[in-house]
Amino acid sequence: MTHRRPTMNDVARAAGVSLKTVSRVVNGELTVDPALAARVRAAIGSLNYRRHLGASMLRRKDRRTGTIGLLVEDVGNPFSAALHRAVEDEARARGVHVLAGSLDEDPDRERDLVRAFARRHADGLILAPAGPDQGYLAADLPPDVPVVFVQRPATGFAGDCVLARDAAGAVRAVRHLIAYGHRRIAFLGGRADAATTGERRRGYLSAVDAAGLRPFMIDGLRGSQAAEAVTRNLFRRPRPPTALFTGRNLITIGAVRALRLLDRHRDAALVGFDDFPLADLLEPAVTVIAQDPAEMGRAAARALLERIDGETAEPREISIATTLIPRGSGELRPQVRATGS
Amino acid sequence: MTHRRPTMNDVARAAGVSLKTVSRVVNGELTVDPALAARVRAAIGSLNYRRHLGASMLRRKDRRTGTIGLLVEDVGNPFSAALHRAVEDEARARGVHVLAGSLDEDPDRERDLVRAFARRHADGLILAPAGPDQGYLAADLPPDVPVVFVQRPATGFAGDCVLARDAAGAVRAVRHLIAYGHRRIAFLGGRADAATTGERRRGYLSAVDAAGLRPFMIDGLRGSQAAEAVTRNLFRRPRPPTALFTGRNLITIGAVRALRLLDRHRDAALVGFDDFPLADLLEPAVTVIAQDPAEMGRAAARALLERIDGETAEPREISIATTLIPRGSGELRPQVRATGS
DNA sequence: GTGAAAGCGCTAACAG
DNA sequence: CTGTTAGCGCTTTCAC
Repeated sequence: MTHRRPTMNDVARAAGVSLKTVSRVVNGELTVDPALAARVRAAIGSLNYRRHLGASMLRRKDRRTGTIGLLVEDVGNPFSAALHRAVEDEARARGVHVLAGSLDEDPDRERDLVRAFARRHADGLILAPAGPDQGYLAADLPPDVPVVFVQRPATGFAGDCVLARDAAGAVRAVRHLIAYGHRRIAFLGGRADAATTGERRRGYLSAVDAAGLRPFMIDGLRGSQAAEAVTRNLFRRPRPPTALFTGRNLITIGAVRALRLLDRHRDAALVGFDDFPLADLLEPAVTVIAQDPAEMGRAAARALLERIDGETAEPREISIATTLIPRGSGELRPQVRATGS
Repeated sequence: MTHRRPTMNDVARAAGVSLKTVSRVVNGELTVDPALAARVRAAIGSLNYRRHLGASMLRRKDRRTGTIGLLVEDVGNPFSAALHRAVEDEARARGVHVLAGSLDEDPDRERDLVRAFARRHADGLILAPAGPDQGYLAADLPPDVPVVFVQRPATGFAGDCVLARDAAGAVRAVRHLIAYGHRRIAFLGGRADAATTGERRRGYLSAVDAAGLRPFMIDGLRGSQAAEAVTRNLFRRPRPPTALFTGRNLITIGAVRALRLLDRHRDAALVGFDDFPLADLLEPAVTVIAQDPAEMGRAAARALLERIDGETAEPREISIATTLIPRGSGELRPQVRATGS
């Protein structure tokens, strides 16, 4: 005998009341005689009854599943993980649970996961876009499922959007290096098609330009190893930069490794975009433009939950400030006088 | 007009076939005339029909939701995040999705989340126990929902269990330090009630004992800051240890901070349990006993998915090896001759 | 091959 | 306050 899960009917029979009365008790309606309610509760307890959410949702007008989907680059990386955690906390305060998935910068995977979460009736989605276009959302998602974008803006679909002030942060970084006397500042950026790289690059360019310096950019870097290799080559050139501005934390770490290996970590300056754990314990400690992933997660979750609750205002763009954290590597002065041209 | 989601009935009407034929097509049954099937598929496309999973699951014999729950200490910490990622990959290969939640070492939260995931019909759970007893699972979880435990063993409930060889790793660490000449080796451990701390402490004790040394333990440390404070006090004592064995990565990091501050990082030896990002870039680089969270996640996911597929063998205990990674901090020799008593 | 009817576990609408 | 009836969207059973 397959121990069948008890149903409301079983409870009703056990308590000697009608099905509907059980339903009322389970749903916390107050229009039930306390004595009956008590009997029902006793029956629920002894049968170990649990309401079947799926069946309940099927009939209910208000079809919420109490679940939101979170699609980030990689649930395993520190930035995404911190964001995830903030989303979870914000959601939990409202009794909402989080389905999370990693995109790995793969547009196909983005679309697959969106579909999968839609099928599972997520009430809404928080998405860090991997692909260049989110137009597919209109077709793949029921019209009443809101999406909030984080980290990168979306194309082709309207939704609230939570972004770091990337360009402003990059400007800040470059100005900081200039203030410390640097004139040959190289930018090492991530994938060219990532919107964040674009913004950071734009910030770099405008700051370098404004100071009358010559830009020097390498982008399309995919990981820590690529960044390490590129940095090593960079310092083999006749007139290497005196300072590096790195566009992502993995790139920063690659650059740190390379500078170590070249024994240039005590003279080549470095400012990295994104903070990372233990940046303060390296020697020199790494100066960064810190984003605030937790704040981004909170803002995104709040925006999404409001939308789910029926907020219908125009999509907003929420921008989260970045902070320059001077720790040492960004305050090294150039060893060799830069000649500027 | 509320754009009602199209149902199978709508599709059937549009295609001029019966509801059941649509169901057959949607479920990939082969006993449908190709011409009809094509018409049905066309209708599905033009109406943008998606099957309602909840309704489908309700009637189906095989009530799978294709979702598993993952309950870890904190989705935001590197260990849990790496484990999460491995679970996700393993699950995704089977079309299964992952609901994740953080427990924060809180037993109540553990139970709440288990209930919540059970209500959402997770097909199974991977749980890193926070509380001392998992007996509640028998009542809170339907009998056919398997649980696989990771990181810590469970009490009061039978399930596969994926553990690191904690005690063996601790023995290894202590022997390593002894081999480098240390005789005053302190152990800094985490919460006393955590099973992992117990195992690591046990390993420490047995290795210290075997070498005829005097154990010196501080445990119950909750975080990086506590570890930092304790370490600082430790080195203010008349005869401080010459080596530290730290029982968790947060504790290791706290100890590193303290040693830095005291300027003892170049002479006091340190081996930490758990690897952590950038451990190799610190000065000195930190020697660790590395667990393999990804392998643990994979093993747990595989075990769970097998159980979900009906595997009914006795619960297994899967133990995952740890590795000593010598990087420098664990190979420092004692500065002051230890007198041993 | 195909379809009509029944019903999964629950809630909505309406009577009593 | 309580119960009855219908039906959510789908799969099952069993006729055709």
